[in-house]
Amino acid sequence: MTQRDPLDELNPSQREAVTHTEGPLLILAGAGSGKTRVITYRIAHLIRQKGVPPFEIFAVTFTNKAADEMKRRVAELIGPIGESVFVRTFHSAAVYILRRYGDRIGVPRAFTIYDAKDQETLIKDILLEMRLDPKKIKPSALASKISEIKDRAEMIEGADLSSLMPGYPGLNFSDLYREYQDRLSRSGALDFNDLLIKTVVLMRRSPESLTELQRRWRYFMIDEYQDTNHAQYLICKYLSSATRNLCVVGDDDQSIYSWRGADIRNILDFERDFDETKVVKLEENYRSTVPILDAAWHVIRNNVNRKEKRLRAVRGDGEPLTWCRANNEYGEAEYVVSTILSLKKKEALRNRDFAVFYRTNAQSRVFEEMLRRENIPYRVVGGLKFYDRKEIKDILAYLRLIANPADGVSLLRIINVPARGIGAATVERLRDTAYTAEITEWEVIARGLAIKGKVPAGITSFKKIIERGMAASALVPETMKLSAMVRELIEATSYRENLEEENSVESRSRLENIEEFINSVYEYEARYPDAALDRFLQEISLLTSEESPDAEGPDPLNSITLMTVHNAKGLEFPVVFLTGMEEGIFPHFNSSDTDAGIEEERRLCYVGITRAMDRIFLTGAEMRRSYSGLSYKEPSRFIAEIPAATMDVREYGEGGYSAPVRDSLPFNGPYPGAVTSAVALNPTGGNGSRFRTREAVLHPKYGRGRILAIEGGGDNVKITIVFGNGDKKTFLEKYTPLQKL
DNA sequence: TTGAGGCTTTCAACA
DNA sequence: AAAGCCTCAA
Repeated sequence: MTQRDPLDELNPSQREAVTHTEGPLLILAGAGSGKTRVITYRIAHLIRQKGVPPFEIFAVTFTNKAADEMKRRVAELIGPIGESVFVRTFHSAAVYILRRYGDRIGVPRAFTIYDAKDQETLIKDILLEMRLDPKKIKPSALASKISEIKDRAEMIEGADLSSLMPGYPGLNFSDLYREYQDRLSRSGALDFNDLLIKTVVLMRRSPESLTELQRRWRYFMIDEYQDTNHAQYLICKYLSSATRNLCVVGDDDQSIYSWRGADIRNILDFERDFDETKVVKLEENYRSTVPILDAAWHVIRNNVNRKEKRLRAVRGDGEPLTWCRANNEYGEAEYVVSTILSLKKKEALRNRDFAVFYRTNAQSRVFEEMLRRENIPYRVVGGLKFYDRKEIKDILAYLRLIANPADGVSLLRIINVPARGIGAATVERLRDTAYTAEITEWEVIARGLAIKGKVPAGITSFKKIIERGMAASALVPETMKLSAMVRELIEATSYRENLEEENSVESRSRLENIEEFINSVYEYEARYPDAALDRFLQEISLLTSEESPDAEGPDPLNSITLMTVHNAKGLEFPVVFLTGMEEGIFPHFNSSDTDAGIEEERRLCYVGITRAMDRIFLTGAEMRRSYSGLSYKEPSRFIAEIPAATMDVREYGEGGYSAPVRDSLPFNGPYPGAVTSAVALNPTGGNGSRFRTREAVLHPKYGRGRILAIEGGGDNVKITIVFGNGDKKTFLEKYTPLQKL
């Protein structure tokens, strides 16, 4: 059988990276330099040419989705055997390791993973116990402080911890930290940082576990190495120390997660750290046209703290960049949408070819509104995860409590959901009882201990529900399927019945989400026939919104993509809109006071620009409304860093809200296509409202109704609606997502 | 003591 | 828009 050698499809440096299989290897891979291809080919090469069994290869990617994609591509090269390569994210690899060996360092097998929200709940709880006001000291700030400390090398290496503990007026941070860790451990829970830290601890305290792991994996590949933190660095180091076959891939210009503890020194010092490191640079860019790469370079070269390098464009010249400053955020969105419409008309582009990037999730709203108005399908990546929705979190809390009865955060979440007559006072006494007896809340309930002299009826029925769930889950997977158990539990809670009774637009959508959740359990079961509850819960808590059940909109292949620049890492699109290019937004206000902060924002901007294959539109607004009010915005400094001569500059002034529409023409640049599409857009009417009286509308919560009156103006348009049942209600237009019927 | 409804506040990026 | 806090009726 003759087959083309895959190596023929690579350039010399790519080939070098693929064939250098033994010993430490550092691949400095610029944006668009065929990095993923190198990694997949290298895995294929190890298996096919070097005879390495696939299960001996350990690869880390940034998201679970990227991991699946990598497996798929390897399988494409060498057949289904490629599926057995171990490809995961760091966090999911840590879960894998801790499930097997965690008990050796006191991590229970069915540990619960606390996400940022759970962390906050727990901290708020601790603050209340300490008689501190969570309104004065924000739990979210404390949670991120705790994460920040845990990410630091000093935390793991045990240097002077007290220096890390910040001062808060009226709060001893060390006490809080200790209590937080104590509560996690008593709840059998780990936060995201702990997943990594405990894995390091395991490798240090249990050499025999490390030896077993080293026997299992012999080749290691780490993608996005510039974004690893200290714990991740140590995991790489320990795992690879037996064979020294550690290959890391990264680009210091694309380091954008220092706020999550990423330490750029990991990549900068790699050569010094690992003896006899082979370094391969991939500097040929196959993705973007010359103007795009030029602009990206002109931005990133302003960073002092970087290795000097410049990508070579393999593709030729292309369209110039466009910089458009609109009057406000609505104008910006109109410009983006009208440009998409006109480009689609002119060229054979599909919706999936377009991406709109923004710095903060909150910016997506206006784009969504505009795309919906124009009936253009879109999908929002990131933002609220499916598993973050209230009804799903409730069901998950039940499941988590069943899998791990020590999980206090989950218990307190659902003890009275749906309402069963257990109020704040009862909960308070339950906790007192537990605290005094030094047992968990669940134990108090399970043992039927008296709360305020008797056992309240609500507590008894709660106990029955959980016990019914526990009994069912004990049968999983041998005699009962996971999905059947989940159904049984939902049945026991009467969660569905309660929503059915409510019978609102909102409750119907919640019911649909619960259906969708059950479907996702079926899917999981199909993939892992011996699916058990604890493992299912651990895996879904690591999923991103992209990987959640309903991430796919009406037709994912035919949708425009909306996402933050952070989420865009590793992706590419023919047409990119990099929006909100304003001082205070991008670079973000909170990063603007230090050089390091600005340099990271600049790298983020570089990442955004280099996602574009053929065209990029940079946009911004002159005025923008945020929660703090209306404010004037200077163009981002990054715009000034791109040579003006290489950009097509224009203004857009049609965007309608209260701000006065500027005198300038909608388009003062020579971009003919965009004008035609203005027809499709429907600027707001006289008082700034997009509605008229007597018009039929759909309210997300109250359903169909008819507009009775529109009062006020500017951003304070009030709309009064009569609903089908005769109810009259008034809403502020800016906060109410009314749909025309 | 509970639960519903209204008023206020909040938004930086993520596994 | 959504969550949290507060108030008030039952």
